[in-house]
Amino acid sequence: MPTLNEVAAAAGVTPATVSNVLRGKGRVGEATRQRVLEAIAALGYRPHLPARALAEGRAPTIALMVSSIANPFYPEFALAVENALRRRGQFLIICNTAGDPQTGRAYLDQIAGTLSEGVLVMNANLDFEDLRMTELRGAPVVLCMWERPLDPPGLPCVAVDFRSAGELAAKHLLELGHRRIGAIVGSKVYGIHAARYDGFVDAIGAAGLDAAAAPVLYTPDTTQGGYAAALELLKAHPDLTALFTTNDLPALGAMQAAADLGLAVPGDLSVVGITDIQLARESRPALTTVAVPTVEAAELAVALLLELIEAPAARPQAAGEREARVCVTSAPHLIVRASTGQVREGSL
Amino acid sequence: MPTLNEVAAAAGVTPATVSNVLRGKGRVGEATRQRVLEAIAALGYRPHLPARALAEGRAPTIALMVSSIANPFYPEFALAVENALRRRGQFLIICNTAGDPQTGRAYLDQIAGTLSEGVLVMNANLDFEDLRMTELRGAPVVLCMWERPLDPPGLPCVAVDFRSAGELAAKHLLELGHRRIGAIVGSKVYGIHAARYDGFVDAIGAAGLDAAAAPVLYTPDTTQGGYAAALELLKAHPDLTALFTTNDLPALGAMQAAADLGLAVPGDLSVVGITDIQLARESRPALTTVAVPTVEAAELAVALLLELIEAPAARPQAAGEREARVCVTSAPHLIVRASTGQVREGSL
DNA sequence: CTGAAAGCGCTAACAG
DNA sequence: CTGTTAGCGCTTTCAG
Repeated sequence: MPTLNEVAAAAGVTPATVSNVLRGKGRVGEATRQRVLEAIAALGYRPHLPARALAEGRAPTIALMVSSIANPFYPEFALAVENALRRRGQFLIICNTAGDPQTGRAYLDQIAGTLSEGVLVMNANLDFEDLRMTELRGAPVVLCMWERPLDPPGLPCVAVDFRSAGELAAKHLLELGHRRIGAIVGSKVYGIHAARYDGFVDAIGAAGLDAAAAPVLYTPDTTQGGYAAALELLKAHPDLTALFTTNDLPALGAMQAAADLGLAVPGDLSVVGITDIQLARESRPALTTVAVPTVEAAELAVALLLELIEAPAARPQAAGEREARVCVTSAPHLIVRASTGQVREGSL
Repeated sequence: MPTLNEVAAAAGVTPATVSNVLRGKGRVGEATRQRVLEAIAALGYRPHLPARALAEGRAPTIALMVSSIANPFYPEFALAVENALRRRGQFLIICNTAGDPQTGRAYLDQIAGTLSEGVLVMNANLDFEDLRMTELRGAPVVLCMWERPLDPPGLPCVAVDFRSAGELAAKHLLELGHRRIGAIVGSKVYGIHAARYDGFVDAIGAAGLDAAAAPVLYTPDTTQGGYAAALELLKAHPDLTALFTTNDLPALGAMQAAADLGLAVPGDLSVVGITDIQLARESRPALTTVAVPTVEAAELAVALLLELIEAPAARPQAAGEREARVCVTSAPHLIVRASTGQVREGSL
């Protein structure tokens, strides 16, 4: 691989000049410029990114921390992130933490601030202290989908109003006449989906129903989790006419459970999810869900991160400044498909 | 961020010594060793990867080229790749080509041989010439799932015997008594799934059926593609009792089409796929499919790539050496789930 | 067993 | 407008 020096030699100029034409900085005469360009083309020169990174003191990659890229939601997000990054000349490194904070820390220690200029965090179950630490070490961190815009995490983040997503889903069921609604929350009791469930509780409370009486189950955020939870819920409460779910994967699982119990969806049971992943469109019946602006969130996250990278001055100096930036995406919106319907006659 | 020099100063040694203890090379006295280790811990030193890359002349990342990481098969593969890489101290960069050779080339030009030491290619629709070019520039390339072990591509690859996968799927249907079987091939006529279809043709030919008479449709390798193809096939040939599909996504789509046509799976129609992606387990009915050793393929691909990286001598010198390495994974195997069943009575 | 010195490929001041 | 001079942080001979 030819180096910049060789190009310079070939063009009869100094490395500095080549560097200048290469990136449009400094003033270079049109004649030399052409000569250099020709030499570059002739030798097939390509800049050596690590060398550039070293000289510039900034790395050409961003790390995306996820628990597992195989989780069906992440790739859609990662795709959007990568596209946004590429437009800005950065590359994307995928870091699977397997939900293990130790693994996450190991990653951060290795690449944050060296190979990667910044870190995007997507539900990777990382230790917040580790993230603050990496910030202090000079690598900005952005949380990609913070659940509660009103309750900032003390770390820069892109927030989605998931509470309103929960509300929208619940209201939709209420409007269809459902009164006995079960809830499946795709995380631990105090987990990340709490805001979605809060929205649900608000909405059914506002409708005059006893939110506390609505059966709820916490379960892992997976198809299987939703399946098991739905089975349990429907056996314990055969009179339920609808299931509210804090995520699409569990919703899909719930639909399978319904099928296995011989319940027709939406004839006997309505099911609603949140997120609108691809699978939601493709399932049969197609899933009614509250769409979350994934691409927008990805773009905001990238923009925010790069902004923080450019403005090192604005980074937290010490433990003092807890006024981290919060970007909020546009609002989630309901997408009615085939998994929800009017409550069946006499089901109250 | 503290540098190696600072650590050296703190420990009262030279950078070279720190470098040596850092990576267990060279001989370092136990006393100094401890002193250095302490300094490292005290300062929170972490090696600067790009600097190391520059000095060593080798980059710490591998690029994975895919058409879109959002394709449900790729993340499963990418996860396995990333795990294998991490064990060997490399990081994974995701490159989405959107199926566009131009984009692919742009990626290769930018990172192959500079930021990334090697390239893994997964159906990214890249120009083989571009790949040979990157090889010549010093960045080994490995094709991740070559379809025809007997027909090597002239580039190092991990091959999977997809022909036998097609055979297994077909034989399974035949054993269940199916005789009127439609085929849905998830790619263009001369596309990557040809081997799978060849296996199918062989098997039904061997069973004494007229393979040429079996209805076949080519379609994009997506759920929608399979859905549309199945609809068309079933309308044109209402007497079909089974559908062979070259991939799971189209198979899933075919099941949806069956549902929409009021056909019970497997009662009225059996459907079989190839790959065994996660969704295959989770669909209702669960998809019978031929499992492909994804994780094994990922590990072999990584091992092969790193081997090629370590052995620069063995790289193709010019256009001469077309004896590129081919690794074959263990054989695909049938996984019977719920989407296939005995042919229905009197259906011949 | 440890130190000194050179250089990886590139950028960034500053001089001319 | 272009050349000179220093590094960026690390590894790696080669001496001592």
